[in-house]
Amino acid sequence: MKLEGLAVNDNKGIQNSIISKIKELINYKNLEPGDKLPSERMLSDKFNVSRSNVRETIQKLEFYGILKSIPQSGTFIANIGAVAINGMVDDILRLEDPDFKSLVETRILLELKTVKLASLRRSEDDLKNIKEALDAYESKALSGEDAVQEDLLFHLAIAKASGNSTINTFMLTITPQIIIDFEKYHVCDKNQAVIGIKEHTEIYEAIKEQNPKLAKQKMKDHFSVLYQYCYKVESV
Amino acid sequence: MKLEGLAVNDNKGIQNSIISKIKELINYKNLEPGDKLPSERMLSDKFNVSRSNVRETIQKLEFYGILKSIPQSGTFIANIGAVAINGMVDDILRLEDPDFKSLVETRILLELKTVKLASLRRSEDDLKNIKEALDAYESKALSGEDAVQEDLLFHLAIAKASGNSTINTFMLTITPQIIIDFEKYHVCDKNQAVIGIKEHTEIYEAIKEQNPKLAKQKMKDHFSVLYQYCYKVESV
DNA sequence: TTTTATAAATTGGTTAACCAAATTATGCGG
DNA sequence: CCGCATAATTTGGTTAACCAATTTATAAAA
Repeated sequence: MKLEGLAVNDNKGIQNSIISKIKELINYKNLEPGDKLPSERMLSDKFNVSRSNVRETIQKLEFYGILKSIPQSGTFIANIGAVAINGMVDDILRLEDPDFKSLVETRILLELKTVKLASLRRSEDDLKNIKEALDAYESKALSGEDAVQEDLLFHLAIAKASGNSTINTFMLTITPQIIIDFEKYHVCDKNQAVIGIKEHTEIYEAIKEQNPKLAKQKMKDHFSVLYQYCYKVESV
Repeated sequence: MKLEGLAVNDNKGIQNSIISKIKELINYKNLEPGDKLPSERMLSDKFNVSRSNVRETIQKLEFYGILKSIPQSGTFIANIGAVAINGMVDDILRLEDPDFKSLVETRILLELKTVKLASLRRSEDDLKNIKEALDAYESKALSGEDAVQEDLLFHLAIAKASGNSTINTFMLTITPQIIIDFEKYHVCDKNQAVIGIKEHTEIYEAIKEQNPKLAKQKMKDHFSVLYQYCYKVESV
């Protein structure tokens, strides 16, 4: 069997349920930041769910910085205040899956920044990596093949050169979904490859010459088509 | 025991090691997008690690959209091309923990966008939520107490009103670490509370009147101190 | 009473056995 | 050789028992 579409694990409901119960527990027991949560066994028993589910949920809350597990010691509430805990947990519970428009909007925002930062901070190694990604994209695009991957890798190389690890992580996070959506909505089907090469090259040159203003403008031009497409697709 | 500092799980090394081996396996066996990975048992056996570790690693790669687990069927490589897989996996392996400067830089970037979007898209409910957060912050700050949590919740309320779920998620992701760093570096210790109330109120008013340009400017003013502080702390 | 050494209990992490669903292999009938 | 029902196998997920480190309780010694 080959995987065609994308399936989503439906354990989100269980996790959210457990998150709610943990929140109730914290409020009911008046647990303060830094306090220890009941053990995983007690929680799974009290909530009537498997300990695996409890562990997964705790790991999720760890990702958002709400909890912190210490081996052989316990799970602790982060030192960020009860008010913030409640507010953030509510936000986490209400989080919805990102739509295409929100993804593209965010990508454009991030990349107009990374290209500026890369122009200012890029090392020689960074420049070499970007050039390699550019060449790979060019040869693939000229051959007439689909070059979405090489396209995105060029942009990721710029993100890496920005020297901002947070933005770099975020770019990595949204890239796969963007690739999938691109192919789903056939964003890059046209013969925009040749245009793309020119635009990519201009961006690269601006970064090379450490001209952040020009680099941002070239990136903006590069995104102009995508921008329109994004708001067109929205209604789909 | 109360948790004071922050400890980091050192299972990152094991995970990265497994990620590398999975990457090698994909390349060695010439697995294509959509193909099925060997079962968790075979991987844990071949890599000589526990199946739990394999599962955790697979979940991490699932988060980045590289893999996809289907119950009772197998783990599949996402449909995003072998080139992109290799490039992204390399990036994931090289990812470093976010530093304070990178966090603040990203936060400012995101919030200058959310405040603009919130001005354009906020519903009446959104406005009410922001107002509530503002009032909570005001009363806490006026009492002379530490109001970092209420401060951040105000900003999160704006992020929610932006209508961009991706940025909203990102804001939630970086907020806890920002709170911790703020208290660590004593960013908000001064009597900036009164100034903060004024600035927050101005931002709120601009959003209420749906004036994105003004809102962005007010947010920029609000961040001017933080901006300087960020680049000062960098050298610490 | 305080201190310290020792044992019991608790903890998150790990391992292995088990489960139900999905896949694959098998073999019968045509 | 093909079609199809059935059995055997494989799969990710779940459960429970186990482990080593930590914490707490206990009591002996000062």
